Amino acid sequence: MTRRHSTQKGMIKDALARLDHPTAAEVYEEIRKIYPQISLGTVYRNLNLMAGDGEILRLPFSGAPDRFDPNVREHFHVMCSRCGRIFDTNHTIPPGLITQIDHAVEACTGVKVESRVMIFKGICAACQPAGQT
Amino acid sequence: MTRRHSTQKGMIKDALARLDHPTAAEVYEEIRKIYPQISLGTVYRNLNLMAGDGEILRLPFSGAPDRFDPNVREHFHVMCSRCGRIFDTNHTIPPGLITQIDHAVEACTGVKVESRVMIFKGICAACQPAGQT
DNA sequence: TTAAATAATAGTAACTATTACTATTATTAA
DNA sequence: TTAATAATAGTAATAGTTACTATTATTTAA
Repeated sequence: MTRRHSTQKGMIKDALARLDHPTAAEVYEEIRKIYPQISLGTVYRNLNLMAGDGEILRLPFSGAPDRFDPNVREHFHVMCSRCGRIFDTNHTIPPGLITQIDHAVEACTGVKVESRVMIFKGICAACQPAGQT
Repeated sequence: MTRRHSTQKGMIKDALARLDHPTAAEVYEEIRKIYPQISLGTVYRNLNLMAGDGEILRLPFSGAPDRFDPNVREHFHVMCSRCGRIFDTNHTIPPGLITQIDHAVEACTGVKVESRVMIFKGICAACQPAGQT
């Protein structure tokens, strides 16, 4: 099961870089503009392979399709509950905070934490009522 | 649209208390043992109503059905990636840590955080290789 | 440089989780 | 006690995703 190159795989990577946390369907539609015969199954299969290989992240959202992120550096996601836009956190989140939470979780559950999904919800700057930011 | 009582609703609450973070399907099967004519739609509708009213929590898991939790106190969830069991954190998680993370997220994204989904993954005590806990 | 081995593809069918629809039943407030 | 209507069972429909299959493309090695 050694990996092989394919044109489609390259297009999927490019689409991920161009789009902002797209769903599989959004990647599919983007590629269809220039390569209409691509199959949705191909998009899913490649996204799953890449996610399995740790090349990209698969982000779960309750009651909505999963989204994909080519940025695999440790960071978190924030969704505006008004407009639905997804924001990335950056390097300014102190890694120590995460370590502290991991430890607290381990202390009270006995589970050795290996990873975490943290998705924050709130109102983004653009959606805040005027004069309240 | 005022809420009315129903036998089914009571059974769903009981099942939630008895089971451990069940899926809608698990609630349905549990109730079917004693009330075979219950409908899966009824289970979903009531779980959604309760979640909407803040009476219970709906927990999203990537690539798996949502789970429901009658405990609405602020706490987090830890899933053992070996056995799949879900653990609750308890009151020993310092709330200050969460506030600090919220602030850090707000500082770098401009999003006023209102809620967060945090699901941790790791290996639970029972699944740890012997003599390593 | 071909040829054999097989990974990847397009297209479609199937599946799982969830919601929507509808005729009927049950609850509730007057 | 009955009228108004929320809730139900049963079923159909939907959305997201995966599985299947015959064909095509990539790769490795002769």
